[in-house]
Amino acid sequence: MQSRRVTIKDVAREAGVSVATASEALNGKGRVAASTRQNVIDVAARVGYTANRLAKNLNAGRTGSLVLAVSPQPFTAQGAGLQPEWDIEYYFRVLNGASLRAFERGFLMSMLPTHTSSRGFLSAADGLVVVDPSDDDPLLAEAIRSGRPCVTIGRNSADLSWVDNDFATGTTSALAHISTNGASRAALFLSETSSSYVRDELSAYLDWCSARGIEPVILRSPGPRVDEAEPVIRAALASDDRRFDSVLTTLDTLAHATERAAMALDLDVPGDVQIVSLADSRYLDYGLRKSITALDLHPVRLGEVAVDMLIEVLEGNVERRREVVPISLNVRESTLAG
Amino acid sequence: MQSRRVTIKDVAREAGVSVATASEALNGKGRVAASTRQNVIDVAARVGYTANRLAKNLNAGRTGSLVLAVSPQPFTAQGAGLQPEWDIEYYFRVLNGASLRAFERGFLMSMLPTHTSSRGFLSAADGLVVVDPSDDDPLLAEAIRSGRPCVTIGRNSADLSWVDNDFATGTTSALAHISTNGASRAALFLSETSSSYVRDELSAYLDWCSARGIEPVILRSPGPRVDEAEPVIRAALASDDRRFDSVLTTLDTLAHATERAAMALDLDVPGDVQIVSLADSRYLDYGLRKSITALDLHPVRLGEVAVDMLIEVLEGNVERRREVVPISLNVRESTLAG
DNA sequence: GCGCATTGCCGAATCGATTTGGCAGGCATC
DNA sequence: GATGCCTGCCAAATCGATTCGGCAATGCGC
Repeated sequence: MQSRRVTIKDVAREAGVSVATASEALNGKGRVAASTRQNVIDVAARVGYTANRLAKNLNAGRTGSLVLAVSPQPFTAQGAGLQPEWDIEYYFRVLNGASLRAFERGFLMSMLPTHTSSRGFLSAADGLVVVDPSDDDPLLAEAIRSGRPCVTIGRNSADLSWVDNDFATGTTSALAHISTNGASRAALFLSETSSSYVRDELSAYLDWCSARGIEPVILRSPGPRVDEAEPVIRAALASDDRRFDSVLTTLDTLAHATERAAMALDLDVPGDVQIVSLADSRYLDYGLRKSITALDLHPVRLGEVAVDMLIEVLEGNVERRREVVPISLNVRESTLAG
Repeated sequence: MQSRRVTIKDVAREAGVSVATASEALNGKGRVAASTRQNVIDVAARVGYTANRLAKNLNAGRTGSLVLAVSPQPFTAQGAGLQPEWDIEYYFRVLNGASLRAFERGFLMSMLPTHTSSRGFLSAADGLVVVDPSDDDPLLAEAIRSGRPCVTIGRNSADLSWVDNDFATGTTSALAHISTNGASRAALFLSETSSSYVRDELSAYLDWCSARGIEPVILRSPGPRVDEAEPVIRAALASDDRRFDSVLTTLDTLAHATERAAMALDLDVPGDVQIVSLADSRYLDYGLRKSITALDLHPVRLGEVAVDMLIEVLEGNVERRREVVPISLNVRESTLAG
C-alpha cells in the first residue's frame, strides 16, 4: 500500500509552476527568479521529492551504473558463483571504497566477473574499473574496442587512465626498514610476474641489490596459494648455503607460507629470518607466532580515486589521467629487532 | 568516436515494421505473425541490438537495481571508506553470488553500507538484501516502513522473507563429528549473541549437552577480533580443571585465536584439544600448525537464493518466503584422530 | 513614447523502451 | 451478402525527468 512516488509533476503543481520551471529551479539551470526557485526547493523538500535516477539518466543518455571487475583469475567460475581464492580482502576493500564514492556521486557500482558474457555487461554500464588488469583481459579489450570509458587499478599495456600505488618506493622503503634491523640480504618471493605491481616490485628490488652490489635472490612459487608456496620457501630456507636473511613477498599468502615454513624448520622470526609482505591483510596482524610487517596499499583509497577518475573521463572533462596513491608500512613483529 | 547505440527504432526500420511490432516481437507479447517475429529477431541479432535497461525500467516503474547491505558493525566508517574488520570473506562470497545472479536476471546489484543516509539510498533501488540483520538496523527499518521489498540472510525479529543456513543441524553434525574422534565434551566459544546464527548454534549446543547430561561450557570473547579473543581462550585452556576437550567457535577469528592459544600453551591440536569453526574461511585451510575443520555455509548460494527470493517478492509473485541452505562440514586436521 | 534587450516562465520535444486501443482485411457463419 | 470475429499490425500515450525555443512583461536608453 505504498503511496505512489513523488514526481516532479507533483512538485510543479504544488508550487504553482510548470514542470520545466520546477526542473530548472531544482537544477540551478535556466533563468528562474530567486524567489520562485526558493519556493520550488521548499516545496520539493516538504513533499519529499527525489529525482528518479532512471529518467534523469535516460535523458542524459547514460545508465548511471558503473562496473568493477577483477582481472586476475582468483575468480574462477565454480558452481554457480565466483570463488575468489586469494586477495579477497584487498579486492573487497577496493570495492568498498569504489561503491561508496560512486554512490556519493550519483552512480551505483556493481561488481561483476571479467568472464561475464561481455555484451549485456558493457551495455549495462557507463564505465568500467578493472583491478590488476591483465593484458589479455577479454572484457577490458571489449571495453576499449567499443570506446567505453575505462580506468584500471594497476597498469597494463593499453593506454588507459589508471590509478596505482608507488610500488617502487614502497618496496624500497621495506628494504630500507629491514636493513636498519640488520637484514642486509633480502630475497624476493613472488608467484607470477604478469601484474604491473609485481614487475614494479621486482625492478625496485633489483635496483636496490645492484646499487649495493648484492646478488639478488628470486624465489618463485608455482601459484599464489599457501600450499603451493610453502614447499618452495621451505626448501630455500633449509638450504645449506642460504644467501638471504629476510624475505619480501608479493602476496600475503606467500608471507603466510614463509612463516609456516620458518616455524616448521624451527627458525625464529625475526631472529633467523625477517618477513615483509608487500601487501597487507587482516591475517598478517595475527600471523602464526608473530605478526607480519606489511605494506598498506590503501585499497579503499584506490577504489575511491578510480571512481573519481572514471566519472571525470565519462563526463569528458579529461582524456586520460594517472594518479599515484602513496603506500605506508605497517611495522609488526616479523621485522622488529630484539 | 563510438557509433550511436542501436535502438529499437533501428531494428524496426530495418525490419520494415513499426516500433510497437518490433517490441512485441522481441518480447513475445501481443499478436505478431510468426514470420514477422522471426524476421525481427533476426534483424535485431544482426544489428546487435540490446534493449536499454533504463528505458525498460522507467516504463516498468522500477530502477533495475538491487542493494546488498551488511548489518553488523564490522563496517565502521573510518576515513573515507568502509573498513570491514572481520567476516570479510564470507560477505564477499555472498556478494559474489548475489551480484552474478542479479545480473543474470536483469538487475544490477550494488553493495552499500547500512549507515548510508537512507533517503537517496532506498529510492535508488527496487529492493534490499540485508546480511545478518540486527534488530535495530536503521536502513532495514526504513525499508520496512516504506514498504520496499526486503530479504534477509539470517533472521531478525521482523516478519520478512529470509534465507538462512540450518545452523542447528550444522552445529549438531560438528558435535557428532568430533565425538566420533573421542571428544566428548565440547566448549562453545562465541563473541556476541545478537545474530540469529549465534543463537541457533547456542541452542543446538545446549540441546546436545542436555541430551547427554553434559554440563555446557560457554566461553565468551569481548569482541570478534583475534587479539580480543585470544586471552579468553588461553585462560580457559590453561585452567587447572579444564572441563572441555574441544572447542566450537562461532567465527573463524575465534578458531584462529584458539589455535594460537593452544600453540602458546604447547597443547597439541587435535591431540589435546580439537577445534571446529562454525564458519569456514580460506585461512582455516592453512591454520597455524594444523588446518582447521569448519562448517561450509555456502555463502555464494546464500547470495543467489536471496536474490531469487527478492526478485520474486518485488514481482509480486509471493508475499513472503523462507528458504534454508544446507551446511556441509569440511573436515581438516584439527579434528583428525591420529 | 518607440524600439530593443533582458527577464521569467512555460509548452513541447526528447531519451528508448512498453502497452493500449483501434484500424483494416480475411475468413467463417447464417 | 451482410454480420461478426480473428489476426496482424501500428499510432499514440506513457514512464519521469531535461532542455530548447519562444512568448510576454518589464526595464532601459535616447
